[in-house]
Amino acid sequence: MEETLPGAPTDESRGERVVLHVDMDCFYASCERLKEPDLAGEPVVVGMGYEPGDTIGAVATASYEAREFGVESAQPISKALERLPRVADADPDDPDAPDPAEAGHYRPVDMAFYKEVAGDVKSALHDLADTVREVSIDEAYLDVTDRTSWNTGEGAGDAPLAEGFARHVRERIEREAGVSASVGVAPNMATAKVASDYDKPEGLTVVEPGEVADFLAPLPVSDIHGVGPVTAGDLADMGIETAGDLADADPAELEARFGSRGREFHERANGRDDREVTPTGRPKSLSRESAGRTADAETQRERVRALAADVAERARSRGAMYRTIGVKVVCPPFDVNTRADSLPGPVDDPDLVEEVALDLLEEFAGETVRKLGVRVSNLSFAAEEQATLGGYEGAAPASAADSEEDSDDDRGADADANADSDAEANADAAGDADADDVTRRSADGDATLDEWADEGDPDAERERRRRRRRGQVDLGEFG
DNA sequence: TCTGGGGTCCTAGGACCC
DNA sequence: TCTGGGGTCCTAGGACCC
Repeated sequence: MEETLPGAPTDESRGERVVLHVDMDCFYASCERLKEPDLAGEPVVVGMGYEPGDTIGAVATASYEAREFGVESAQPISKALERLPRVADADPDDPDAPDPAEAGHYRPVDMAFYKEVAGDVKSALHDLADTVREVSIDEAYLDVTDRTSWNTGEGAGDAPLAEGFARHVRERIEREAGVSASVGVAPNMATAKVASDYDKPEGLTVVEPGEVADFLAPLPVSDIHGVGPVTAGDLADMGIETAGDLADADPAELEARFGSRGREFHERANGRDDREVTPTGRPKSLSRESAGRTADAETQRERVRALAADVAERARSRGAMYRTIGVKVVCPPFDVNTRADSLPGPVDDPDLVEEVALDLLEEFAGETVRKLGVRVSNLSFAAEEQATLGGYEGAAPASAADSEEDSDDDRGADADANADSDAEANADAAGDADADDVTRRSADGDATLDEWADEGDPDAERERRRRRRRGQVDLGEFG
């Protein structure tokens, strides 16, 4: 048996990547403390949909001090207030008022400020790694294989160089953004993610290549990314409680029960994950929603109009065109309904978002709703598309191909091949209409049989408008 | 526990095409 | 009259994440 020289790679670490998962500690609450340093060490609750003095809304983030009182994220503010009264309501002289020592500071979400802070964090991260994948405002993966290694450093005992690197990452975030993070280091993303969560807050957990399986084994399955309450319950029914149980389970059985996710869970639990850390891609959808119970149709329409305008504006500001417009209608107790409609080509058209959304809402006429949402998807990004359009001056880019992956998604070519088929057929085949067809059909104003047969039937009316829309995209949209 | 808002991915079934 | 297999696209819903 040869002795391992300091700094020499072990058999297990040879060729293994060094992946970091950076997870900000109760990010929104930390940001509030940056704004108001007096909040340091105090219980802080940040609520969304919350206004000062209110009892509505939900907990977005609670500081660790607030969590001691049983305040949890996603909790209704009313519930949080039961467990942790507001400081403003506390009064040492009033025996009925809450004890100030047992009260917390409640603040509404201030996204603009959090984004500023996140920007400082991100620039530090991009400086520290060639590849950064931002998963959310407070979380990112870094591949730092080229910047450090699993080898042990001289005079650093058994610690790999990667540990020092990760410590440096944490320190820089703290210094440059003023907030703390927990960092997980592992040979792959899935394990790094679990590691960053292992010792929050201000944690630093390093899982070396040879230790992955042992590290994961004792953890509950719910610690595995992608295993939520439903899956954890199903796994428990199968006698699988820990990641170790999951790792030892029969992958075929898991696949039979959970489909492709089953195999994935098994891989993750075994500490295997060969996904590359890729830079953050373009969004796939944009949506806006708002809660509020109402049975009044006009109130509902007004809300949908506002949400539609909002979403359309956001899409425009991000340079996104959309081909699918949808609504979400949540009815009591909590029935989530979604409806969507796709257009023949991508558009940037706020009026159309409103029109389609209102149309889709009509199906729920007479219902009481507790929440409404509007969404655009099937996004394409104009600036990038132009380059690929080549000679098609004035032609509709029917392809909503995503620049990164969907190289097989060439509906544009498809539509050209079918351009000579008749208009009715195209009206039904959403993806097939190209610009030529569209203009021809609009000009003809051709009616189909059901257009007069179903006069007065609201469902049929809606269907008619929907069909008309599929032919209503004019060339100006694609300028 | 009467549950806010913004996302992602997967699945299933239907329509349609060749 | 009964009929295949492969493929794409679309909608709707569910689970999950932060």
